[in-house]
Amino acid sequence: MKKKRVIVGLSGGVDSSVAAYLLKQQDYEVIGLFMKNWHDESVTLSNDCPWLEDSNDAMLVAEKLGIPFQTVDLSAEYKERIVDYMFDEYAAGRTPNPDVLCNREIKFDVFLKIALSLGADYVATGHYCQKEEIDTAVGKLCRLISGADGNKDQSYFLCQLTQDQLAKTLFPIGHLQKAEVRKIAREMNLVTAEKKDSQGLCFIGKVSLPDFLQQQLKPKQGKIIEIPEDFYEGREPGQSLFDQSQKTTYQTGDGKIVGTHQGAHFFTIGQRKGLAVGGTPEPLFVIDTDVEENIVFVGQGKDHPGLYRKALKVKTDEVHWVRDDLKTPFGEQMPVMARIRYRQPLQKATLIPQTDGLYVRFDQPQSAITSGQFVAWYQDAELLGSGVIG
RNA sequence: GACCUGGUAGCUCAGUUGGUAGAGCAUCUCCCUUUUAAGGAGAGGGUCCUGGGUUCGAGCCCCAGCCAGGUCA
Repeated sequence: MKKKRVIVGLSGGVDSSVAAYLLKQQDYEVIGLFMKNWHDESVTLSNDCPWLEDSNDAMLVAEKLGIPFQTVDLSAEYKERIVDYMFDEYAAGRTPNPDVLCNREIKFDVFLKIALSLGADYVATGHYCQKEEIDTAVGKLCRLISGADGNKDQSYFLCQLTQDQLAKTLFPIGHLQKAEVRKIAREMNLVTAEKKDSQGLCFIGKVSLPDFLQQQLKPKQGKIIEIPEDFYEGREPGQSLFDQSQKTTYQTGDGKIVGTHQGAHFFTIGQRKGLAVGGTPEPLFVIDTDVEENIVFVGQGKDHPGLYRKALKVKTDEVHWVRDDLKTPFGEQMPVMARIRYRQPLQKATLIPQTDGLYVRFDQPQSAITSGQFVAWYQDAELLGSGVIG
């Protein structure tokens, strides 16, 4: 019987290296493919040229494993689908999540298609995430399961994948702990064994966001206004879902000017650092930004009421179900566990579909619910769906 | 015009009976983290408004001035 062909996205890190190794062990025909998606070092914080070293490491790993190795340059697609999206979102006063998009648009779309065109049966990555195939009433389906290592689980970043994408995907290390992955890498003498985990934007690396954004977004001085806690007295949100999911809107006169900033679009809700305003007993946190008026609204202390909301809404056309068969029917509610950012502990919540969108109501009010970020909902370890926070 | 209170790190302030200064916030660095944030740990930073005086020694006492806010007329 002919071996199944798998193309592994080798990033030059330990995780994908071990993923490739494990596939080889499992008797797949393995091909390593390195994606080069970014080569503008002017905006990265690290002094060296990361992708060159990474591609070299990826090649060495491929050599060691005795698998074919190739490099593809997807930087045009990356720029168009990820970088431009970032600028657009920030310009609109929202906070994008490029890495969720990178998976949906690059690794599991452009890259996947290239792999298929090379005759692959599957693509594989070094994500800490698991896939399970099950038979359902509507046929065979894939379940997207959290990585077994609770500390490294990356299912959140894959929350926008579709069944078609999952069907063609393998996650060889998802059942392992990080320590086990490193151990395997050491035992196999892979050059990436002791390499530090990558951080920062996928493919771009560690950047100073304001510096990065200033390539496109011009600095523009504006006011920082502190909203006092007593602003909310007599303004408690109503009990309706709509009210609970609405952002509070602020006006210039609702607080006092405490400083100036260099552009409201450089700030995000919940942000503390970078305001450069001192003199308060408690730290100031961004509670809202107004890019039209170029105002940053802040509140004092991590418990400031302006930071908290009980519910959020995802527009109907931005709701994504990985498990379409479990989609909450209109008129019903579904208890789930949800998170609104990577690594956030899962929170009890209820999905409530309405005509204008899918509402997610949390048992406990959540801090810094941020437009543009993704909410992902789970049942136990399975990620069922996700959507862009409106 | 008289009187009162205050002028101490970037900001807000604390500094005990006089022995050359501290806290929070901010900033920076590191850690954590394939998003943005958050979080954790460290670090740097002060002509104590100015000029005199008393004292072995003054941010703290005295005098004068400057500045800010306030009170009285």
